Amino acid sequence: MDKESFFNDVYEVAKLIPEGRVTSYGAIAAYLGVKRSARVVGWAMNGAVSQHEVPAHRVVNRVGLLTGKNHFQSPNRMKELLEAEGVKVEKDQVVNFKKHFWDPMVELGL
DNA sequence: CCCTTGACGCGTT
DNA sequence: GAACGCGCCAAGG
Repeated sequence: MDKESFFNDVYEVAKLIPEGRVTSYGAIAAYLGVKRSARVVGWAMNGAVSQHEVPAHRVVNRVGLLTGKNHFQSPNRMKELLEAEGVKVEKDQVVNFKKHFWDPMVELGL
């Protein structure tokens, strides 16, 4: 993998997130081997918004809070997209986050 | 080249 | 158990 693949890898993992499921920045970072760089994952997702192939709305922080909703086209866009996939969102927070949580480490089998 | 900011996470208080 | 602070990494000014 090239060094530039970091952002690309983040996109790849995000693309693998099934509908109705959500994951955290830290989980993706950990899967990529840079678990302490969760912030960088968030930065990568910033560019992912342009990549409409990447469901950035399925990526939230470790508590299930839609911290990045402010970076979308519309702050309400993220919530709508999630609810459209069956993910309940209340007060900018994913309901039953643990239940909808999709861990790449487990799901992808590391 | 140095300083500040930011879609995070974890340890301590 | 909630609130606060520190640490990590990259980008922008």
